[in-house]
Amino acid sequence: MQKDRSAETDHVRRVRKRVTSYDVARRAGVSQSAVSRCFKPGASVSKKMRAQVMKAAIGLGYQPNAIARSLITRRSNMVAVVVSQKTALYYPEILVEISQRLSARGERVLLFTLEQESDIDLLLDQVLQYQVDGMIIAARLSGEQIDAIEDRGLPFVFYNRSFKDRQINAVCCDQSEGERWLVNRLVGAGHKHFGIISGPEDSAVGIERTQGAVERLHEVGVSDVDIVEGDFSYESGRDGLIKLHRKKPSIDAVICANDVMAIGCVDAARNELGLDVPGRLSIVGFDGVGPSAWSSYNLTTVRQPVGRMTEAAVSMILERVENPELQSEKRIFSGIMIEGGSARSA
Amino acid sequence: MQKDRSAETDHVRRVRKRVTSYDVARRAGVSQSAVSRCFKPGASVSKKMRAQVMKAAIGLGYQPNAIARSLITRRSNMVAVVVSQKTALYYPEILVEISQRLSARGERVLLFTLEQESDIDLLLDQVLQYQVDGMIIAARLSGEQIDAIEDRGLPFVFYNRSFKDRQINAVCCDQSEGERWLVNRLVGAGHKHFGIISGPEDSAVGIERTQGAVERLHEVGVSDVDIVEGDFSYESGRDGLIKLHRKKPSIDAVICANDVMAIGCVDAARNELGLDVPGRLSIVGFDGVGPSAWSSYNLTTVRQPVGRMTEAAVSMILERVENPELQSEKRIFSGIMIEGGSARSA
DNA sequence: GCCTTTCTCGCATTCGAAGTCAAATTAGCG
DNA sequence: CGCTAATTTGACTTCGAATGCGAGAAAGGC
Repeated sequence: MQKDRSAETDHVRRVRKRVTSYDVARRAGVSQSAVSRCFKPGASVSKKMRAQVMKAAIGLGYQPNAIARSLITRRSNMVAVVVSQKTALYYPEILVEISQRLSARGERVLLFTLEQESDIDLLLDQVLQYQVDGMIIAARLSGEQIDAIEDRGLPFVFYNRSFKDRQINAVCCDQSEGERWLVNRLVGAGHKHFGIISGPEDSAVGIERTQGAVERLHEVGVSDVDIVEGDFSYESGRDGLIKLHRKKPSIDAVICANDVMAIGCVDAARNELGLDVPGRLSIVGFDGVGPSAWSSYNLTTVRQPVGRMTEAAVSMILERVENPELQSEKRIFSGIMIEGGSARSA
Repeated sequence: MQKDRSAETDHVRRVRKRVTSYDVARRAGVSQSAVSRCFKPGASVSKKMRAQVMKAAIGLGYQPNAIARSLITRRSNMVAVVVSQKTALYYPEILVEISQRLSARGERVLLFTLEQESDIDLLLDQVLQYQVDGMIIAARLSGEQIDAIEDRGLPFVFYNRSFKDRQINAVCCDQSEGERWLVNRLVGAGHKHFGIISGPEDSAVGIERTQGAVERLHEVGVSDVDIVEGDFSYESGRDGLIKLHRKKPSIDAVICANDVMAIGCVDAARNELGLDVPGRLSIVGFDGVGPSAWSSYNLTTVRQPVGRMTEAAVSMILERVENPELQSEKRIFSGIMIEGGSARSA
């Protein structure tokens, strides 16, 4: 029958009833409960029964229905991952990493992407409907929205956003610290005239980075600092540098709130303004994305330890799925300074 | 009660029973069926009833349980998206696009990532267990594996891989055509000594691209063609050019099977071999990824129409979820020639 | 006002697996 | 071999929403 591939059986195949544990039970001459037990690791089944059932199951091509299982066990084995469009674009690998780590622990990623901030409420309703076991959130949420999730008793972890005024689960990279390292590096090389291309004003990460840099510059007594706002895109890095340079041509060090803008900045310096990097202008970024290491850029930057961060997010969420009483926790990772060659040496 | 946020109610909140349609029914003084109908668009309910039920539902914070619904309707509203690690890295935006387009039509992405080819069978079992409505596959599958999916009667669409010898749903970009355009462009500029950096030998897309280029070169009478194998990574583009140049220094045009390798190639030419691009060496890529447009590279390439392709994949899969009898179909899109500046002009 | 037709609504069942509990089987041991 | 203890097994119920069907209510027609 498996070999017959005529149009007719083709059709029959399509509309054919799914095979359930009852079908397997009937074929094996046992009860449905027995079949269920055979698929549960560590259940009390004799090996004779197991063999019998497995034979029938394989014969019928039976796979347990995860939906039905979820209904009764109240565990869907799905974790919602919520990403805003931008986040997704700059850290593609994060999604894949999270998915792989979760699936290694028997959970799947149900993906929720956010086009506009305003869609969040609808999206949260959706997340709740799907009865996910937990959420990993890499998007901006308001206080009330967080309240709404907490009220549902759904475990969640924020990825790269933390809230100083809230006890909340989060894994982050220490943006401020990394930015201070970069400033030290630039100041150590003798730079005195700084430009900063910040992230968009609604980005928590962007704000932390820029604030970290500004604070440190202030501490070491640098007061010549100009800031223009970017949106994390290549174009905004390029335009940002042009604006800065027009405003104050003496600038010789630019701190960008992420790598992609830093790359735009390097390109603008070299290809539009004719400024040598790092000879005439030092440029630093943040993130350590793939292209930052390409030899045309070779950015001086701080890399986020993505592997450790995703692992932390995954374990935090799963620990809380198992035990919702766990205290909330923030795990903050230090970045990794990448020397690169886009900043002048001392 | 909502205002009380002490540790005690916190605990109570966590273990509290979920609110079901029965709870809503009881509060509204109606039957469970009525509640269910109120949440089904187009069902026969009086407006008085609807108002009553909605009030109760909102009061309790009720959201229908999608898992229970799926069980009875036999429709999970989830589409599995299967990506191999590499695919995911080079087309991050694809995943986000697919997710957004699917969610606009009421479906969610359940993500399956593939670390190794060997994991596919386990992964397919998982996909089947979750009772997804369909699959979008951007990974290599063997003939038997495809058979296995077909046997389940699960609709599926391949993204950017097609099988000449099989009637199968697929959306692709016409790799061969694009590659021929690029060759025409290079030959038109007078190039005679070609190098090709291919994709890995197990990549269908890579093979089509390289074959397309080779065929066209042959047609126009170019016989001086050297091929080295790459793996789509920046490093392999860089190393590929170095190998090619060592083997035959007269090469003046390099065709890379994707943009990232082309970028590696440009960097190697300029920063390691000291060859001007496009003055001494023309380099072309394929894909039209973001960095290909960065001014340091400004690649001459063929862009895949990602938006139209993802839209096509999404509609194809959903049409087949609604109507599994539909004929299988291949939708092949032409790429978009991007002139760029990494290839010499005529 | 009475009878027919059309809406609404509730009862009861269904989806498919898991878990409870008691019956049945097997093993253990003198 | 007989009796108790341990292990297997099956009948039945559960999870939460959807739906076919029939009863009751409202609307329509004369």
